[in-house]
Amino acid sequence: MTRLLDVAKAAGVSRSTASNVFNNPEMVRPKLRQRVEKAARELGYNGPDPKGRLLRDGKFNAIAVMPPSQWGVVDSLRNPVFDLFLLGVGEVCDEIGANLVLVPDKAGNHGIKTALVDGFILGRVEHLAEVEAAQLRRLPFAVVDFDPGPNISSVRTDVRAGCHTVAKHLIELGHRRFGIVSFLRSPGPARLHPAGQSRDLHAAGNPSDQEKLQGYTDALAEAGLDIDDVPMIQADPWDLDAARMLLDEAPEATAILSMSVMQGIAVIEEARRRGRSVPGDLSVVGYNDIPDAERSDPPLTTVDGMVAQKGRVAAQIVFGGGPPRHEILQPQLIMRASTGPAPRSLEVD
Amino acid sequence: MTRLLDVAKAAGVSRSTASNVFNNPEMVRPKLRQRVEKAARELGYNGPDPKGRLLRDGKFNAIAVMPPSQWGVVDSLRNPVFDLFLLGVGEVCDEIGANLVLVPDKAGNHGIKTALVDGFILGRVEHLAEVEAAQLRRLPFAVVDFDPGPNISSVRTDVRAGCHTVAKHLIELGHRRFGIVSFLRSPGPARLHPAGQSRDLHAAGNPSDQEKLQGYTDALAEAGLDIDDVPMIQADPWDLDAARMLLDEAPEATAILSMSVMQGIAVIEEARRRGRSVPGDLSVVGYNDIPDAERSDPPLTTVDGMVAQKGRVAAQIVFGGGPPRHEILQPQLIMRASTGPAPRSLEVD
DNA sequence: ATCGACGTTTGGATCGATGCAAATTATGTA
DNA sequence: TACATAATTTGCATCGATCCAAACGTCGAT
Repeated sequence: MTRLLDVAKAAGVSRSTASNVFNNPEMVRPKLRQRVEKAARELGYNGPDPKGRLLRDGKFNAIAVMPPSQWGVVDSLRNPVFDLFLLGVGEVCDEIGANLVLVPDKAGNHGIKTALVDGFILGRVEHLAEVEAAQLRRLPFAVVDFDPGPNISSVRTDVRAGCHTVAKHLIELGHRRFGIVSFLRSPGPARLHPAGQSRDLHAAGNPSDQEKLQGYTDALAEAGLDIDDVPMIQADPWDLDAARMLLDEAPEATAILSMSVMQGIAVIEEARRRGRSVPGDLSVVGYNDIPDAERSDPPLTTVDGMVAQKGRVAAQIVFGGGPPRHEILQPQLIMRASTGPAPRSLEVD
Repeated sequence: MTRLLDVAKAAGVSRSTASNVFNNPEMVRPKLRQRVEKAARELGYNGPDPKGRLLRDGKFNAIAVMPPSQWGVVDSLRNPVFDLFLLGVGEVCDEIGANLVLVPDKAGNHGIKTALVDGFILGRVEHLAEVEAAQLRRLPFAVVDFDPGPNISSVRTDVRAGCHTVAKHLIELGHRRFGIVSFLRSPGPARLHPAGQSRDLHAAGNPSDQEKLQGYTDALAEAGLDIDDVPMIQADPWDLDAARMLLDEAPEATAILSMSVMQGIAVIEEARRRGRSVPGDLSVVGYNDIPDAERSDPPLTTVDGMVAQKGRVAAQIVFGGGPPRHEILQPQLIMRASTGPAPRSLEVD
């Protein structure tokens, strides 16, 4: 393969001049420039190889987004919430003209150790250990939805407050009998938690889901309700059968708290299948505001978890440099048509 | 910044040995290895810098996907069809453990010239000129939805056949009065083409959309219908007002041929707003099979444009090496509930 | 004690380009 | 023509690591 040096030799000039022909053409006299360009053409040389340039100035002009551990590229692209996050990162990339690299990291941090990027965003992290590999790269990075301590930048949403708000919204509408769709820690068959069974935070999936449950717990407690008395199901996010199981277990519930839009919509659909009107007989809420939430029938009341904003801020932190930052975004209640006053006949007070 | 050489010096060994400690640890005697590891620790050296390694062996372990020209990262991620395409590329990336890089190329091919990748996939290309910059990189690449001649790999869908099939499907259901929602070549206000107005292929947006129109034209011709007699609107893909304008213009149509799922759904919704039942009074079809098509009410009859498959094949071509390939994928009619027999009262024959 | 075989370690070559200060050449003026 | 000044061009140093063939050392066997 011909390189800059070959061209320079062929044109009878130095490497530097040849380099200038490609990078600062106005610096080279037209005559000489043409000689170099001719030589390049004849040798089939098409401008400096990015590899060499990279080595020299060390800028990749790219940012890595690492999906949650165990996820591949496909898992990331299929997940609508992660898509939203990527969108936020992408906005910043477009602004500064950087590329966005999806770097899955299935085996032994290989991805993080070798990715050709200027910085990282670590999608949902669950343990400090997962952050260590990133520190070793000594590149700027930010973690999402996790508190890694004061020395590492992070962007989080106050998930607990978000869930507190939406649960309170239902309580204010008069609801007292609830059901909860939460997540499993790891893939598996759905698990039912009947009313009256004491349960700990682990009855929700990842740390972030556990915060959601805590938000629900607090709001209920403020209304004098004990979370242990609320029927709950733990299922995989894509296990849309969970809705059926929960409604079987909690036929008297007037409001269902779910932890995602897809589960929320699944509950709406299951309710309709049973002839129960939403929100007339049953109110349903989700979490996060992906486009589907608006399009469901009725449109789903949910919490805007600021996911895209989270991506934006994370990217700004990484590209911006500076000391570690810790941003906590406040979620917003998005009131739509899937929630309404508790039905009078079932109202308990 | 400390580099391998510094560690080697500090440990009193050669670069090569130090390199082996990190890359082939079993080749170095434990005693020496520990000495090197200790030196590395003390100097705060955390393994070989990917930049250097890259220069040596020239593999980036990444593939670039370039969105259609003028699109940024965000435009790509927002477009559900492009998402599907990325998903296909992502599958191959996951299989071989490569990273996926989104490389928008707004200004002067800068992206294509400098992207740090082993190969490219050029998302929808419209002119040979756009391909030249890629050729200059001398990296494997494939173009999508465009025929670049025999020396360049390409993956296309037989869009025309797909549209021919779906139009024929409607004709077989007895439909004779149509309306068409097509696209504009470049963003702007919607343009109406009343029946009877002669029109050329440019009445659809990009080359691929023009093929769609050709497919419709052919199918209609086989039924003795002239495309010039079919009311048509050209609009931006996201201009959901087009449905309203078309139904105003073609109140007597019993079937609407659209060129995307979103426009198809917009027509369904507009029809419902007018109290016309789908498919009872009006049949509607879309193009491509994104998840929304299945979720609409009624689920949209459309054409599976093999978009994800296209991404897979493109990625395989790029990673696979070998001589140029030219794949043409056959689309499939996806019959759902938005199409039905033409209403008797309006049947013309 | 010497030789050979085997397993480690090393030096040198290679990958490709860019920034900067110094050197050279061109230009203009006295 | 000589000299000062400006415009170009050059050489050197730098970026960081890996591969390969050759050199080296160690050990056991004779």
